[in-house]
This record gives sequence, structure tokens and C-alpha cells, in this order.
Amino acid sequence: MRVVDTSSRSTARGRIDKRQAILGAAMQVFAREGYAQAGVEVIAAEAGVAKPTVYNHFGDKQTLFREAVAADADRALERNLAVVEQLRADGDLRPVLEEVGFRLLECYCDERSWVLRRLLHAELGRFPDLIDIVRGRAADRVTEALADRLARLVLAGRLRSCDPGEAAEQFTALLTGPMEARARFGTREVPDAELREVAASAVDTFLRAFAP
Amino acid sequence: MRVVDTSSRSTARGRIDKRQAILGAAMQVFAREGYAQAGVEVIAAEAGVAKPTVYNHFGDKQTLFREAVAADADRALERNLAVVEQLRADGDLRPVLEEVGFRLLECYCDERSWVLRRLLHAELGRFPDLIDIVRGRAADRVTEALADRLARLVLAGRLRSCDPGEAAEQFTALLTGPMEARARFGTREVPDAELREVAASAVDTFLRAFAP
Amino acid sequence: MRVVDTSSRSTARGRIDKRQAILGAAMQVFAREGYAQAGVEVIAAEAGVAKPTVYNHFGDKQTLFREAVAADADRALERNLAVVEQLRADGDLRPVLEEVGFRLLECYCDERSWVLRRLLHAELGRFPDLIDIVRGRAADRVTEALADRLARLVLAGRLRSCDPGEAAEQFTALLTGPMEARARFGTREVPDAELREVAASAVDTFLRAFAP
Amino acid sequence: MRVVDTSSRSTARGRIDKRQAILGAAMQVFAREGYAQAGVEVIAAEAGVAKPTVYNHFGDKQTLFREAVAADADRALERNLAVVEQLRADGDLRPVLEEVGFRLLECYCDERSWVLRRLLHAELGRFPDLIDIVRGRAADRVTEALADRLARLVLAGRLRSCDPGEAAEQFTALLTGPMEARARFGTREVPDAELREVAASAVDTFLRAFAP
DNA sequence: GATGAATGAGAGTTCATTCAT
DNA sequence: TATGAATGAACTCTCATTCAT
Repeated sequence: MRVVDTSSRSTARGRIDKRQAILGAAMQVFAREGYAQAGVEVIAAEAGVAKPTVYNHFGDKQTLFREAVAADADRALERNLAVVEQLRADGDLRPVLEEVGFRLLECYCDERSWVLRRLLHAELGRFPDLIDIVRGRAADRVTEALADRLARLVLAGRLRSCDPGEAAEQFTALLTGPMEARARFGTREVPDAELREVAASAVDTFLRAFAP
Repeated sequence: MRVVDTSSRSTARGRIDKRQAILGAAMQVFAREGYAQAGVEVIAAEAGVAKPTVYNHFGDKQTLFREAVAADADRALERNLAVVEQLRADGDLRPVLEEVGFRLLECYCDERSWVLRRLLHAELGRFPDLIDIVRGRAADRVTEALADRLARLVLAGRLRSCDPGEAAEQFTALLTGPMEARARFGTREVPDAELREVAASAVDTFLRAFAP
Repeated sequence: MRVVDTSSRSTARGRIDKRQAILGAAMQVFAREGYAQAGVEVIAAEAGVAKPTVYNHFGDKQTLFREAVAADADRALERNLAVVEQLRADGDLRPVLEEVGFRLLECYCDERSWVLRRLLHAELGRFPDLIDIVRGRAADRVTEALADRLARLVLAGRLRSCDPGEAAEQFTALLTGPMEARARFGTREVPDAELREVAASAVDTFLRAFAP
Repeated sequence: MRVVDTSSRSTARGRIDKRQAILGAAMQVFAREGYAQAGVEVIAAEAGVAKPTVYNHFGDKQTLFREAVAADADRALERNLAVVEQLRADGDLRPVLEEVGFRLLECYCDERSWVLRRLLHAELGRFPDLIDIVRGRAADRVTEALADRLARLVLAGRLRSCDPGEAAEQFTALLTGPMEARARFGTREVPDAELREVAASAVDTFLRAFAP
């Protein structure tokens, strides 16, 4: 189902295309099989290149893994930040929080997000720097951005006075904590309605605790 | 100091001792290396037995993995349930909740708990049944037990009327959610003081939302 | 389908029964799997004993193999000799030869005979002495016995003067040679009618060449 | 003495050379040890390549075995057919038949022929398709070719009227049957003189039975 | 720059054989 | 004597990685 680029004979584009194809294939295979089990040969095949080409581009399997993970973490960060930015102080607070909560859960429950978290857990032992790669690009910065928005809500008198960092932590926890069980660690597709329920419940508790 | 023969030289206990030794070594090695990378030979060496002995006892690597995980999940369940049972309705509620919260965080942040969760995430792809093995023995049943206790607190008028299942989910989320970031996925040892802080903050938010 | 001896608790019979059971099971397993692939554990299970019992009786796998083969070779020799003894000089020669030829082919095409020959070929490299074990007990002595009978036929004027050893060799060759192809090396069950045809054709050629 | 580059250092021929080397080594080792006992590592060493190279070329041990056997069967077929083609109807029949018989016995008693037959018998259980691989390439087609020649001799009036297929079967049987015993299944080197004797005796019997 | 071919190291698994009971 | 348990050695097969083109 891949679309073959018909114009990549040794052009500069061709090289970039191949690099992207390899990264994409790598993430797919790593997700499916885990790092140790994933075969470079399989990745190469799925990317439509020869095995040594992978090595020409990335040097070794570990580097390929790191870069593939980093690329996906970037993507996830961007999506999450875009959601947090929707948290504005105009109008009724509850529906806004519920909408943001729902969107964040959508990100959290995205197939690729589960894959990323799974790989992170799986390979922390062999790749301790993965924490920084992923968290520097995703989880922490999202919480930070969320804290910023909450701080402004406090200043605007829409929330009671509190530590916005802690509040952001807890808001996130109230959203994602219940999902882990319900999504069975990403193996069950959670319907949007359930996402909205969880978001509503989280927001309810959050507002009971943090409304002025 | 009992003086029974604890040396395992060929007594009837020998078999059981070896089984336990293998399970223990297996968990250590799986934790260190991940399932795919862990070598049965290494496990055998670490257990002080020969490689075929491992196969005599467990048949193959997958079974060994499942049984090792199940054993650790059992242990974790027991510890968690013991903590939840301490949640009694006598006296002031806040300090009791804070103590239970702290103890639950101790369990959650235990080295072996992190290992278990990491392996669970890591190998879900290859072992989908791991969810049931672990959750049937741990996470879910703890939340259930917690919900039971919260229900009694509602009936006793110590908490406002609410769905105890949801309340338990959120209490757990408020505890563990913030830990994931702070413990850097288990790679950082979190001092008890910080655990108590997180517990206090979680209980504060929880009581603001669920006090009558 | 084995009949278990109900009275073998440590009696002298019990021991012999077990020995026979092991030999029988061994031959079956060796036939099915070949020497190298056959597992002593499987043989033991099929004989209804524990693995070390096999070693108590036979010392090692090679000895077990030799004894099992020797036992079957004995059985084959007896059957063949009984057939050759039917070769009497009274009455018409052709039908007698045809009957003997047919009976010899029956022996030759017996499942257990094919197994024996296959094992012999298979393991000649590892067991050079197998030639003597089997041939001393079977092929050669049958040809010798046949030569004896033919010699008496020559003396009785029923066959032309010739070397009876050569005649016996050739009579056997005319019988068995065509079978190898037709029986597809023992993997095809040859119907009796075809056996009789081959025997008749062999006798016809033999008599054309050796009638006085 | 041709002066082409027969050294195989990385030329395009290199691949083919290695393939041939592996096939040759495989046949030698399989012959020496039997299929089950033969180690791929040994084969690789004897071929002067690394173990995975064997797997790159043949995929697995079974395929390697089949291809090695097929290659040798091809070789044997060619030699046998060349001999049968020498069976012409000009001149005296007896010496021609004796020469052909002798040459066929040479083929039959060739070391590699014994090896092939031994392996065929030995591994029929595990490789039932070996019958077709070998017989389609060797035994059957030789008998067929021989039958063709005998048919022409019948038409030319040099042999009596008969079924040429049967006659070919019996001619072959008269040649090879006595060899099995004399060569002790290929473990004894039979001198040419004895081969000629057996051939002469076979031809004598054959002509007595089939001369017009 | 991209590839087909080759490899060293190591994986899981099996098995004949031997203790200790 | 018969056995459950343990083991050392060996097996097939895989894989990340590197030449030579």
C-alpha cells in the first residue's frame, strides 16, 4: 500500500524520501515487534530498500531506533501542544476544560501514542537516554504548557489560588489515570463517548477542587 | 532463629527451591534485559542451575516468563491489598487517607513494581494474555478493594454521595499520575518526603472534591 | 494396544518382560525415526518404563540399537529358512519354485523387513558391525540354505549342472531385484497378485536358464 | 591447460562456486554421518564457508539435503544412460552385453552410488519425496532406456519375443542383486575382475533365458 | 549512494547420560 | 531395582553488521 516515488533516481529528494521511508518503516516494525525482536532486514524490506542502505543512513540499529522514536515523539508533542493552546479563559470554563480534556485523551489514546509509551517502557533499560528524548519532547512540555494556561486562569480569578504545576499534574492524572485501565494498556479501542465521560468526570472533580 | 535444614542439598525441598530460584533469577534478568534480549542461559546461571533444568521446570521461555510475571504480580497484589485494608473509618479521615496514600505510593514506587509495569507494557505485543494475568492479580482488584472501602465511607457519611468505583479510580490516579513524571519511569529513586508530599496533595484535592 | 503384565512386581518374569518391552518399543521407534533421531525417552515411554531403566538394562543407546536389530534379524532369518525348507524335489518343479518364490517375496516385502534393511543402510556408517549382525543372521544364511536345496535338485537331475551358489544368488536376485522398484522401497504395499506375478516371471526365467 | 581465472575471489562465479562447494561438502558429510547426525556447521567448514552462508543459499537443512541428493542423482543418471547407449545390435551380442553389464556394475559399485542408495534408504521415513527425486532421475529411467534397447534387439531378432520392460528389470536384477552381498553394502571394494565375473554370469543366464 | 553476499556471535531447544533416592 | 531430577554438549537457525562491487 506504499506509494512508490517514481522520481527518486539519485536526486536529493530521493535520499530524503528514503530516509523518511526507513524511519516510517522502522517505527512500524519496532512497534509491532519490539526493539530486540525487530529485524533490520524487515525494516529495510518494508521501506523498500536494501539492508545496507539502512546502515548507510543511520549507522546502526540503536541510532535508527532513537531517531525513529524521536520523530514520533515530536509529532505527539505538536498535537498535544495544539490542544493545550485551545484552553482559553473566555466563556464558561467547564465546557472548555471538557473539550480540552477530551482532545488530550484523544491524543493519549492514539494508537501511535500507546506504541510510543510501550517502546519507552520496554527499552528504558537499554536506552536510558530515551527518557530525555521523549519527555523533553512530550510529556513534560505538555504539562508545562498546561500549567501556564492554568496559571492565567488563576490570575483571571476563574480558579482558586494554587500551585499551577501541581494542578496541571493532577488534571492530567485525572484524565489519563483512568484510561490506562479502561484501554487495557492500548489493546482496546475506547469509543469517543467513553472518552467524553472520563473527561467530564475528571473536569467535575477538578473543578470541585480548584474552582474559586 | 530456627534451626531447620535450609540447605537444599537433595532434599524433597530441593525441587521447590530450584523452581523458586529460577523464577527469581528469571524476573531479575527479564527486568534487566527485556524479554527478547534475556538469555535462558543467563537466567539459569543466575539461578545456579543448568540450562536444561529451566526447561524441565517450565517447558519454554514464554511459559517461564508468564510464570515469573504472575508470581511477582501475586506478591504485588498482596502488598497493595494489605495497605488498602488499613483504610478504616475511625478518627480523622485526612491523616488516614494520607497514610494509605503514602503506603500505596511506596508499593507503586517499589523497584519490583516498576519492573513489572515496564515488562507489562513492553511485552504486551507478544503476550496479550499478560494483561489478564497481571490485572486479574493486581491493579483492578486493588481498585475494587479501594472502591469497597470508599463506599463504606460514603455510607458512614464521611464522603459525599458518589460512584465509589470512579472515586477509587480518581484517587489512584491522583496518587500515581504525578509519580510517573517524578520517578522518571522508575529510573529515579523518589525520597519518602516527596512521596508524602504527593500523597498529601492528592488527598487534599480528593477531599476538596469528595468531602460531604 | 500393549498388554500390561499385571504380575511383574519384582519377579524374575517382570524383568524379562520389561526387557522385551523395551526391545520391542526400541525397534518401533528406531524404525519410525531412525537411530539418531530416536529418543531414548520416547522408547522408554513407549515401553512403559522410566528412562534410567533402559540404561540399567542396556547400558547405552548403541547397545540397545544393536540388540533390537539383532532380535529382528533373528526373527527374519527364521521365517526365511522355514520357507526355503519347503523347497522339495517331489512333483512338478515349476509350481514348487513359484510357491517358494512367492513366500520369499512375502518375507522380503514384510514391513519389518523393509525397516530392517532401511536401518541397516542408514546406520552402516556408525555401526559397521551391523553388517555381520544382520547378514550372519539373515541374508547370507538364506542364500546358503537355498544353494543347498538347489544342489540337491541338480543331483536329482531336475536342474542342469551349475554352481548352486551362483544359481541361488541369481534366483534371489530375480525375485527381489524387481521388487525394489515396484514396492517403492517399502513405501508402497504390493498386492499378493503382483508378488505372484513377479515370482512366476522370475521362475520362468530361472527355469529357462537352469532347466536341464 | 586453459588459463582462465579459476580462483574464486569475488568474481561473479564466486556465488556459484560456493554453491557447488556447499553441495559437495554436504553430500560428503551426509554420507559419512547420515542426515540427522550431520551438522550444518561441519558441512560449512568442509565447504570453506561460514554457517549462515549455507542458510543463505539453501534456507534450511532439509532443502540442502534434497538438493545435494538431487545433484548426485543427476550425475548418476547421466553416467548410467551413457552406458546403456553403448548397447548396439551390431556384431556378437554376448560380448556387448557383458561390456554393458560390466560398465553398469561399475556405476552401481561407485562409492557415490552406494552413498546415494544408503541415504535414500536411510531417510525415506523423513523424506518420502526422495523417492521421486531420485527415481525420477535415476533408477527408473535407466531401466526404461535399457528396455528400449532390448526392444530393438527383439525386433532385430537377436532376442526372443518378450516383454522388454520385464527383461530389463531382470537383466538389472541379475547384475546388481549378487553385488549387494559381495560388496557388503558398499563397505568392500570389489575388484574389476569380480565385476566382470558377475557380469559374465548374469549375461550367461540372461542369454540362456532370452536368446531366440 | 545502493546492493548482494558473507559472516561471527549467540539464541532457544533437545538429548544421551548420570546421580541420589 | 526403578526412578525423578539434573546436566554438558550439541543442534538448527537468526541477526546485526560489513565487504566488494
